[in-house]
Amino acid sequence: MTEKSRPLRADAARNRARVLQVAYETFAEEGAGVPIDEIARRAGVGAGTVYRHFPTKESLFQAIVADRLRQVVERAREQATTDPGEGLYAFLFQMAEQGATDLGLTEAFAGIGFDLAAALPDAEKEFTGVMTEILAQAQRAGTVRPDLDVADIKTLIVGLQAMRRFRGDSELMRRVYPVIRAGLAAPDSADASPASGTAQTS
Amino acid sequence: MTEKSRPLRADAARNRARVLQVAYETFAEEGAGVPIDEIARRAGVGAGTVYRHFPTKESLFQAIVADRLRQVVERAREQATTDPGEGLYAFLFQMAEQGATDLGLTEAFAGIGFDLAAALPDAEKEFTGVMTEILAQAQRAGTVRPDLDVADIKTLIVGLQAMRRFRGDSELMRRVYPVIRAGLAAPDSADASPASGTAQTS
DNA sequence: TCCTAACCGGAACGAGCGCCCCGATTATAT
DNA sequence: ATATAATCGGGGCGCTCGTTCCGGTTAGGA
Repeated sequence: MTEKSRPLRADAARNRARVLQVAYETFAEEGAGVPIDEIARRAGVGAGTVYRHFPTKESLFQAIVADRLRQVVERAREQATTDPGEGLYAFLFQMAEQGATDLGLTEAFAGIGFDLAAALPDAEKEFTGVMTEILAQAQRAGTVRPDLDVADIKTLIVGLQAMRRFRGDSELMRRVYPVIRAGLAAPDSADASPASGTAQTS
Repeated sequence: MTEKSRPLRADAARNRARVLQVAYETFAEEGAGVPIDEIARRAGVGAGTVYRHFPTKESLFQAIVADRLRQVVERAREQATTDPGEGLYAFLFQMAEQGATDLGLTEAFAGIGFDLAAALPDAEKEFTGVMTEILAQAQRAGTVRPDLDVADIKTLIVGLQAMRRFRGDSELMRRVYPVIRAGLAAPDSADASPASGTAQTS
């Protein structure tokens, strides 16, 4: 897909990178609804230049979301290897915090004016794959109740991002996160401190 | 507030009622972003007629939200008297379900392009009051952990509505609701888990 | 029935925004 | 340095939407 059939002129390459960088920040701050002119202005170029590199506003937004998703997936992988039992929680709450600063990603995720699975099927599939892994991992470690699937986790992410955006103060979320955490923990087990030595075979 | 300083002409009164009714349904279906022309068309009147009764689109939306809030408050009161311990849960999940069919209320609640406290201070205050009551009642009954306040509950409502809207199938929420419920009930677990927990952000 | 003030509808205005066009500019090979 | 083709920028087109305006219509009292 991203093939360089012909080298880009130096100034063109510079402008393209600049537009991407600025769009990155602007979509995060303002959401997908921000005018292209605003992005062009911030990047110090004309609107025409933006449209030369990205045929539509939608395609620019997609490029940004795809990149963000790649970062998110990578982070999820790291989180999973660090601590299998905690990986899901760490990732979940980090996604929520990211929702506070990245409106574009939040919208893409919640499906507000953007169909993630339709627009970026590969990225979406990869994301789902990683989520499946770290969820299964946590369930194997016994830190998450077994009757939940990936769709439930995605739903929770959407909810958490909405909450985080609603409540500007990160400090206050410290009371909400434990609630979610407690709810996700195994229902019957009084749990407390999981020794993680109980390796159940599925 | 709703004073009749002068009797409205019969056709005018009929049109006003019709516009309100249609706006009610349309805002619920399409959200606050729906064009006034669409509401006028559905009501079978001209756009001018809508503007004669409501000076701005915003004022029409406010009128609708105020009415919905009144219903919500009333329902909360009923729920509280039926079963003190269950009242909060019943109300919470009912609000979530309502979010599936009433986009306008969801947006107003989440503060998307609408400042509830600023636009309808009285209604907002009354809502907060009721929420405070049924939360305290549930906490007294021992069904909800005591370290939560109204702001936390409001945050959860916003999150639940976002989740419910994300997940079109009501059936599937049957797995998410118990998670929230379990989290709210858990005595407490602000523990210091083995590792990580919540990552720090700026 | 007739008169008049209230009311109606939809054309029209202005602002915002996605996207395109084209004369001016500039990178780069020769 | 010069030619040439790629690139630039911003004005403009077309559309949507909130709001206003006004000539035609109608309710309802005399």
